[in-house]
Amino acid sequence: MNWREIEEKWQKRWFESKIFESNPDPSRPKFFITVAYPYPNMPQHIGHARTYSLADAYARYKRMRGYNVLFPMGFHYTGTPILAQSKRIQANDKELIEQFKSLGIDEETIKTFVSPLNIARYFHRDLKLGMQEMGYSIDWRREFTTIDPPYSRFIEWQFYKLREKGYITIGSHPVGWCPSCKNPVGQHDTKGDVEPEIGEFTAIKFIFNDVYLPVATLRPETIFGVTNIWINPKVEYLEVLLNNEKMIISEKVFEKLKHQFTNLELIKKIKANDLIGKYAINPINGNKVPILPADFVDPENATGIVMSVPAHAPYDMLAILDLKKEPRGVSSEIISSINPIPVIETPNMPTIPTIEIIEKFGIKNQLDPKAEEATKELYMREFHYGKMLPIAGKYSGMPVSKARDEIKRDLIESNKAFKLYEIINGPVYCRCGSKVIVNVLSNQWFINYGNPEWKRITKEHLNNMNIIPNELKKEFENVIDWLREKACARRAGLGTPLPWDKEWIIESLSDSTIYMAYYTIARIINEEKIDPSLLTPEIFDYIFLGKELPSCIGIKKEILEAMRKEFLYYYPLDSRHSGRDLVPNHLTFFIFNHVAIFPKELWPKQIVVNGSVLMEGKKMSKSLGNIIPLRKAIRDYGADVIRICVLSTSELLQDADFSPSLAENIKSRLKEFYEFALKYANAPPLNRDALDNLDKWILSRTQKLIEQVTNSMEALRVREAIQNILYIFPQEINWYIRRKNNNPQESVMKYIMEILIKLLAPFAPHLCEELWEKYGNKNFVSIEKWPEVDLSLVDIKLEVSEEYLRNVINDTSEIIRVTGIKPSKIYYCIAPKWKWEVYLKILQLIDEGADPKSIVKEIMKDKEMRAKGEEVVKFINSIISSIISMSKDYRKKLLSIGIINEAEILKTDFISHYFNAQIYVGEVFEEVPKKKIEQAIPMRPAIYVV
RNA sequence: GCGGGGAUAGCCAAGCCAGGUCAAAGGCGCAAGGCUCAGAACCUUGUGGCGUAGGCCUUCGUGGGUUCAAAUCCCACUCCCCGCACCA
Repeated sequence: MNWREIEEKWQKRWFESKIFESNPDPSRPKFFITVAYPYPNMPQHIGHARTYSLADAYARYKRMRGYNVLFPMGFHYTGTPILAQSKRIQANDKELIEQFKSLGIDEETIKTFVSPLNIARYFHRDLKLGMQEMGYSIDWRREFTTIDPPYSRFIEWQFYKLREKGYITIGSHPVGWCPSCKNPVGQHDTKGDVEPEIGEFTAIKFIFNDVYLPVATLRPETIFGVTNIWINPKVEYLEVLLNNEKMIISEKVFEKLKHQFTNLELIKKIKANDLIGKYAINPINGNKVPILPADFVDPENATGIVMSVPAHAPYDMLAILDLKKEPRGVSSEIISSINPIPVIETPNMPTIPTIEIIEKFGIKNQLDPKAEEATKELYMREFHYGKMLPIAGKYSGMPVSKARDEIKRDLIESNKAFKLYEIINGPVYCRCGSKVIVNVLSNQWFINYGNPEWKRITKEHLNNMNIIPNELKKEFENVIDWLREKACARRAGLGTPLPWDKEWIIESLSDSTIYMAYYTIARIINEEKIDPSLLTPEIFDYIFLGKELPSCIGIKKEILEAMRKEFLYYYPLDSRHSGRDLVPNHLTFFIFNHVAIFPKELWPKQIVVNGSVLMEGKKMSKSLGNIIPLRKAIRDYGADVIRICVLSTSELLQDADFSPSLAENIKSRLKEFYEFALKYANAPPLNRDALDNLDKWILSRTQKLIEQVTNSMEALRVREAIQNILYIFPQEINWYIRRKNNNPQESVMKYIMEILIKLLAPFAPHLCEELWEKYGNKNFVSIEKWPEVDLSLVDIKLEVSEEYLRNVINDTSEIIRVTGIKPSKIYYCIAPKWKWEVYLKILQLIDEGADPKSIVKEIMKDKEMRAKGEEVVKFINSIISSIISMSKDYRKKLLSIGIINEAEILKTDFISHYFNAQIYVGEVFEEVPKKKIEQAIPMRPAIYVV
């Protein structure tokens, strides 16, 4: 078979027949399903295929269930990474160029990437082709990008709505910033793709004559333990005016602090030596502490001045020890006067923990890199388990974690300290080479997800939504709880300018929250080529909110009415799909924004979240170089194979593991399925009047399969569905064929295979279309009716009988195996009728909830049983525990079936062929020991082999 | 820290919410047999331990508990993964 040919053939036919194009049809129920649209800055890889394949399989399933399914797709051009990439290409960045080359992009194309739009367009095309080659049942007429002018009009409308509701706020906000590019820096803008982490320092204003020494710290609670102040003797300091107060900071932080404080001016330079040996006053307790030199003080960090708490900070203790060895001009009086002041008590740690930890880590001096580790460990332990000592005054006894926040707040409120930001995982470098700093942006626009009323209705709606898998509902709830203001616009990148402040571009997580509504009108906008300038907020108010239309609009009324109709037909959204990484942001914003803007009856109904795809157990990443571009994988293995790989290897939330060997396995399994199915393509149709018990049995099992797979699909347990279709049920078919002496009834097989083809069609659509055609059907299996259980073909008694036969065979095999006998004769002594009666009676009693202890008594009420005496009691005792430990359902099933004619089932040539032995079935045989015969119980004959 | 997810046989991975047909689906790997000139594929069987009669013993991260019955429910603990924002 030629996979490529089959795939292309059906993709072409689907396209030509337009079966995946969906238009409003009030006579049919609709199902509207969307997946988070992709960001076109990289080729699509197997990871992307999981979410899309899942959504597509679901869309295909729903279509077969009779829904008018709309599955559209767009492309998210908004954002900065593409811009960053184009800058790197402009700068002739070898690494990125090599990366693109390794992904199979030719040099000429890469040259065009100096323009960000060319990058977006190139990968847009790649993504789209990949989706088409995967056979996704997308209605492409509704395609758009997020920088298309009509879409921008739509986003403007959204933002006007949010502002009207009071959900837009303005304020200041710290961001990682490149001082030479004059731009915010995200992970993709940095060398080595490091995300700059911003930490909030407290700068405590120690008093030094008529100026302040702002000591920057992450641990303001240790202020009570300050013994001295450290400055770096090798660097220049400045006296500055900060918010109209005189302060001393290091020269190197002056420029960057300007990004955080608008009111910062230079007064004069100061030499470190002019400070060393002098005293400053601790603002919290008035203690006089000396200013001393230390090399570990980083002049580029925070203010370039730190306080010394030798009892709790290893660096401080080390610096003091160093100073004792080498006083550097500081008088021995001062040095010897410094004694650590403990402020925190931590279980299992000495009063002055720094001494111990320095020994434990074997740290030599303040420049020893191990000091960093020691600091981290001590900070962690004290933060988690430490309590403040009485020296901390009103904070005495408080856990460190709490005291830190309170002290910080109090210091700031009493103007003894101020906040300042610093990159804490630094140094981080911008791709241009400059060191990333913190900039506090003023006039930053936010969407205020912290609004309590908004939170409340969002949460309320979440509870009405179907979240698959359900475990995530709680996570959504938490996310809604913690979300605060979200900066919603930035200075650079592709996207829609904020309509009332065009300097700002609406960022990508904010312009992607309600666009599912846009799909419903995108077809008309695309087909009618509507002039975007005519798409005013009033027009959208009409389409989406049903408000009255202004008189002069420039668009034909019928067109607008059609849009309104189409929106109302498809909305609300039935299912939203994405990877789990979008739970704490996009998916939650999606609920928030819908709730804010649309009327209640149009709020989304369901969210489906899936895990990611690993490559041979490892995360796919550029640095590992283990990314397989999707289109390459399709060429290597075929679309259906990839679809099944990503959908069948793990349940929804787990990460799926892809590997070439897995793909090969799936490929051969599908090939087998195809070849097996072909055998019955030309068989006659099922004749229900010509069925033997085995035919009826497999047909009954087939009904069970339909039920199971349908249930799995409804709950999106696609792995389970595929396992049943491709692995578990075929074992039943094998058994059937074997039982029929390799001579299955072909019409039965055809019936079964047609069902399997339909069940598999959402997952392997190309293969199934091909088979469906080979089976003589003229229509597409993609729009065939999903199989339904035919109750008239269900026969539980036959299923139990067959199971019984298998159990007997298994038991016999085990006996043969254990004893090592190669039997020529096998005796099956089935239970006599009275045992069956007792058995069913016990089943019934237990089912009715009778006390097991009362069973014997109850049975013995029967005269005939009493007559048998001891034998009955022995029998009851031998079976009672197994009956008690049956599941309720199984008990009920057995009860409903009643006595099974065991002899009839066992009298089959199949067993004698199976064991190549003579088979005897009856209640009693002379050749069988009496003790053995007595072992017979219903559904379990005594087996004797010789 | 806060929040979420997880730990199952050689490996991957179901089962857990609704306790009982659970020595635990399915796949991979491994072994034996069938088919074949041979191989691949396919089919059958086995794959915790013991066992000359369908059984018994031990197992689902660790330790307790509830129950006639626990992989499944409750409590405590250990370890692993992920998110915490301006980044798509």
